[in-house]
Amino acid sequence: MGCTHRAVPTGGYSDWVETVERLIRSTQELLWERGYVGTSPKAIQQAADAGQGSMYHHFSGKAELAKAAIERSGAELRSAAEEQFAGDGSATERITQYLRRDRDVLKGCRMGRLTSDPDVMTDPVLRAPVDETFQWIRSRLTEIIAEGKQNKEYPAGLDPAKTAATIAAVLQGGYVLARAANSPEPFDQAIEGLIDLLGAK
Amino acid sequence: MGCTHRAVPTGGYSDWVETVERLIRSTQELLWERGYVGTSPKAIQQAADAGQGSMYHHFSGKAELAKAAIERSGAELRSAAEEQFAGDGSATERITQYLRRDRDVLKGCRMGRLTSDPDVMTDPVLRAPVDETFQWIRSRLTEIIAEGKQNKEYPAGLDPAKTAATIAAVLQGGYVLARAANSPEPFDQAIEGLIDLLGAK
DNA sequence: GTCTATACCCAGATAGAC
DNA sequence: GTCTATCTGGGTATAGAC
Repeated sequence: MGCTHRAVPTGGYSDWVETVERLIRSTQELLWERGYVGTSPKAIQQAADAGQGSMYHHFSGKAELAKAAIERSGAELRSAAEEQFAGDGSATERITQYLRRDRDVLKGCRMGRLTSDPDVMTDPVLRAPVDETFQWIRSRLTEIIAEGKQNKEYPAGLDPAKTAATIAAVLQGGYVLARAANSPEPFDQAIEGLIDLLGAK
Repeated sequence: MGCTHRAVPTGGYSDWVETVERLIRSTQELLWERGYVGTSPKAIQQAADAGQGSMYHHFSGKAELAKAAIERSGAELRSAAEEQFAGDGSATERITQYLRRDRDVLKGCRMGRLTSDPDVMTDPVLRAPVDETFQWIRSRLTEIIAEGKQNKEYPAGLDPAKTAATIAAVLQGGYVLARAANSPEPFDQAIEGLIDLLGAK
């Protein structure tokens, strides 16, 4: 991978996009929908419109491909979150924007769903990018809450790290509730309930 | 199933426990660890120490067995939660006890993990007990919070349904964060952060 | 009720031709 | 780089004997 050095455009797995790129994107998508155990090399090949030999030429197998896909998804998630985190509003505003960001709730979280995949959690190489992504989100939220405390947005007694974990958990748990209910409603309720708790001070 | 009518004891899949019972319990355990797609009939048979023919005699197949196992797990979860919910403390005390209950955090939630199983979410029969379990938990929490409001434990502005969703979400999301980190710490942080937010009023 | 045999297809990968 | 052939094993179930 990375053998060729052309720039890669976004949007669609158009024919001319390199095979490696299509393989990674397809794997990302399938991991999201079906998880690691539920995703077969054959399914990846079909989604990527690549042959058996092609896939095994670029990747040693399913695990290596999954590693690339999970790392890619982690980078994308961080970058999407940073869009809200790096805004210029108050801490409360930025956190609220992050929480209320438009999301495909019923699809769930690409990273979060991997935590219920035994083969991913068992393999340190596959778990690492999942771990790092959530560590990053929590530490980023911790920083923002600490800022908010300095600006007197939050009470002095508020623990930034704990609160950050709570916020991250509400998002992940919100997805779970929404999928169970097959409706985004519980997700929205959980988010708004949290925003109220954070704002009520 | 239920063909015989002897009482069934708890604890261990002892030899004399009926085959059906061992099959259901083994399936519960495997669904928890590996999910639906990751669990094969053969694995169930081995865990239950039952033969191929035996399993297919009692159940039409994997799906029917999973249905029984998920329903059983749902009943157990509700019953475990009701132990805290039905206590005689204040609303805050009962919710705190529920949140701080001893849990095998790194195993995650048996119900919650099923929401990332595409074959479970797709099949209405399998999703129903998952849905009902979370609906029940949320509505039970809603009731308790409403009680708490009447007793002036919570501010009049607090929305019981939203807050209940937030609480349920923190638990589910806490599991996700803990498994990603391979440590119970983020779970504990998320829980304590929530308790602070609920108590700070 | 439980056993063994059988069946068919898929998972995951390797080998060597082109 | 990509293709097709091939391989071993497992998933999921049915059939019929005991």
